[in-house]
Amino acid sequence: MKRLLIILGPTAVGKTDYSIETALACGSPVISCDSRQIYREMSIGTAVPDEAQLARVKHYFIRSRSVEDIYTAGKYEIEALDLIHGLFKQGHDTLVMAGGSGFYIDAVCNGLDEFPETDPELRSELTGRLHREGVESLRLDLKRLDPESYASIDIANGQRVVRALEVCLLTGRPFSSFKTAPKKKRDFKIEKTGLIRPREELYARIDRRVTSMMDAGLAEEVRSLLPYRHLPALQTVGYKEIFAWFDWLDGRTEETKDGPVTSLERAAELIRRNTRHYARKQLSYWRRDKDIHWTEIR
RNA sequence: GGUGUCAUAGCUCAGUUGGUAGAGCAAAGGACUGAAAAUCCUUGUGUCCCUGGUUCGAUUCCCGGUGACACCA
Repeated sequence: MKRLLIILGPTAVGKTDYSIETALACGSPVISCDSRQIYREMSIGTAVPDEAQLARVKHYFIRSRSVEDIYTAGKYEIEALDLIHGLFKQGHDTLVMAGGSGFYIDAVCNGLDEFPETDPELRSELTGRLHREGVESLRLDLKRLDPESYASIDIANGQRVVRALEVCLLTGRPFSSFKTAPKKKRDFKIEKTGLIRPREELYARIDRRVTSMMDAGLAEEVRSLLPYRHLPALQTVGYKEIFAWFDWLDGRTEETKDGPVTSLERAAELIRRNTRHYARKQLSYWRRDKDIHWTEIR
């Protein structure tokens, strides 16, 4: 049986080098599973593999999309499976997938249910309501249209309520009625390896990496993306903090929970902290997945 | 050297008219079906600087130490 080897782990743990070595050993390309490295306009802040690394082994889904495309886990599931099937057909027995986006990995392993295409207009209309009226108002609509979802989803989470409501309004069917399918079967074997390091060491690596991103000119990269800052792709650690600094330079001090970002060094501090938070959320996401073989890397 | 102020959570500090304490930040845990590096939820952290005194009881009041800061010499 064909085999998909998935290498995962928190940000900055050392997935890139590890996955290249593994891929070379298996004669496989690296199939990236990263919701931000997929965008071609972003590179410093997403820590994509550098030229030398990319030259060693073929990578897929690295800087292959524009931030202007709204990319999603659903699209990734379809495209990644197409690619995997194609590569198996070409004769590969083992393929290496690597990345830190747990939801995307789950989409490949277990599949998502089949929902209709999302409608960007309706999405932004509902998001607008969320900001103007607060969650409660949307919640009441959901309770009426889909009591089952109302009871089961996290109704404190505005994004989730918007999504559920969006599907209800778009299809005339309750969101919950789409969520009945069992896990999809894949016709290949999946092995997951989780890379891990002692927490302190991981945090030290994150701190060092943020410093080198700043040295590499992250602020300039972010400046060039100012026209796109409202897009989902730019709601990203390393970018949103520097946008906030630009706001302060422009005299705009919108109320945020971290206060105004009054210097680039302050932005860097926030990036370090938010990257630590991100790493923790990744670990929390994977902790419940009993199929992962955790390996401490040196 | 003298005088004064301060010493409480990892950090910045609040507080207890004497009944062993609480905010923010940091930190930790959790959720997750097309925004997922997003979004949302939960949780503590203590020789209250040390020695002695007064008191039923001291982190709180008093004596003395130690340290930090300020001012005066």
